[in-house]
Amino acid sequence: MTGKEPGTGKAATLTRQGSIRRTSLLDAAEAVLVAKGAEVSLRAIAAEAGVRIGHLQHYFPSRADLIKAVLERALDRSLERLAETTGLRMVRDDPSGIGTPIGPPADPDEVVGVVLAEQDDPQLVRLYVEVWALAARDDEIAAVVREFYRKYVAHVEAFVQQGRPDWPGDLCRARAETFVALVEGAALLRSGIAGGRSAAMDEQLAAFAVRLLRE
Amino acid sequence: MTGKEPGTGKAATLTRQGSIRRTSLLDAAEAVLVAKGAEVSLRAIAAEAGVRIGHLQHYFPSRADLIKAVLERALDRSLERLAETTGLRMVRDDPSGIGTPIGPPADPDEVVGVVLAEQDDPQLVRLYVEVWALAARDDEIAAVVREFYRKYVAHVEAFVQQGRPDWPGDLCRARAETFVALVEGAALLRSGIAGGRSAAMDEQLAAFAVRLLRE
DNA sequence: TGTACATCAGTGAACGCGCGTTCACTGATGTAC
DNA sequence: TGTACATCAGTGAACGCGCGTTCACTGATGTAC
Repeated sequence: MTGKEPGTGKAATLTRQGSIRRTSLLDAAEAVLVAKGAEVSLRAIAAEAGVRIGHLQHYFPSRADLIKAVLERALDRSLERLAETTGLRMVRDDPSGIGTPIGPPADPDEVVGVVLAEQDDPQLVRLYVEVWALAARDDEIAAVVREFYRKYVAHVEAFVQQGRPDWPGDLCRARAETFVALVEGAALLRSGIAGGRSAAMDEQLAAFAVRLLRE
Repeated sequence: MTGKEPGTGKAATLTRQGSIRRTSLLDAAEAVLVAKGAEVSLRAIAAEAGVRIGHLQHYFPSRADLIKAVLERALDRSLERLAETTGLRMVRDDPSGIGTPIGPPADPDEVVGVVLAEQDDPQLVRLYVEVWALAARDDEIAAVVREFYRKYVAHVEAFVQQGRPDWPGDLCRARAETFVALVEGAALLRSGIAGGRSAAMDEQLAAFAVRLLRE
């Protein structure tokens, strides 16, 4: 045994420096993955990070461990941004992902605006598209992705319920699911991968997204 | 030169048998691509088709030619199914993709129902997810995919305009774009890749999709 | 109808290459006493 | 405070493997005369 726990997919205990290094390796991996797609090689990631390829294995025993860690971190980040926008606190490690109010309720228009504005980053959309394709191919990544969308939907559902306390829970959930579908499809259509952007489309998109949340 | 036109990415002239064989190779390639994802090897495709790997090159000089041919055929098929549903004829090779009426106007409810029913085929959704990821990575495939969505949106736009002759063209187009975004996002969310299916979600989804087309 | 020939259909072996992984190793850091 | 030692950080070479592509080849089919 050389500092690795077999079968866990986890690297050894990390020192403070090691923890920083691990983060910088994830940064490099994410940058290359976004730039070149999920077929990216460990050699390309190592080059981007400025380390030898063998060194990557010190932190991520296998290629799959590295890719999975990159995606988990990126998806967690997305959930945190969502929580900032809705004003519902996303309790870390809360398995429900629902969130509890921490301030005045956010305006649906504002939430929709922020969500669509995030899609202006082509690299983020690119990452999502890679995530979907990887999930379709790899069961372990599929589990991570389904968990992400479960929390995403649960969070939006709580936001809808907050604004419409009279609505039954089933309706709130169905609206949340439809909202997420619209937003993810919009990411694809507006990204240039499957279409272009137009002011008229953005207007309709925003109008219907808001309707989903409160009408 | 051994029967190939250099630089065109096209195989040689085909006999009747050759044409049938080419189609069966595309069938095999599509099946394997859907089952294993876009990282599939030529060897796997050749095995599925029951031919030697070198033989694939007779019809498709390079791997990229084969993948592109598979996707073009699959996307064309989707457009044809859409045209059958809307009742607007998709004139083959019509660059606009808009279509002209060939019968009584279809009911938006029915169109939405058929489009969502198509998503019950997990393999078709799988193919779309692969298409998006490939488009994000490969410029040539990206051009094919953008062309597909351009025609798709133009066709839906014509359908909306047919039902709402009073609406300005810009609105019809924006509604069509938003409709396609909702439908593609729904494919993802309902497929199991990013979420599950529920009757309540399908109800909201269908209701809002119909609203996009006529309200 | 028969024959000669060009082209198509399909084989099979070999190629060079980049890949993820393994492993023995050295130097740096932290910690126990 | 100093020393010994365990563990972490990072190197560098080598591995076997599967990949897409190339190429010379044989047999089958179509066509011109």
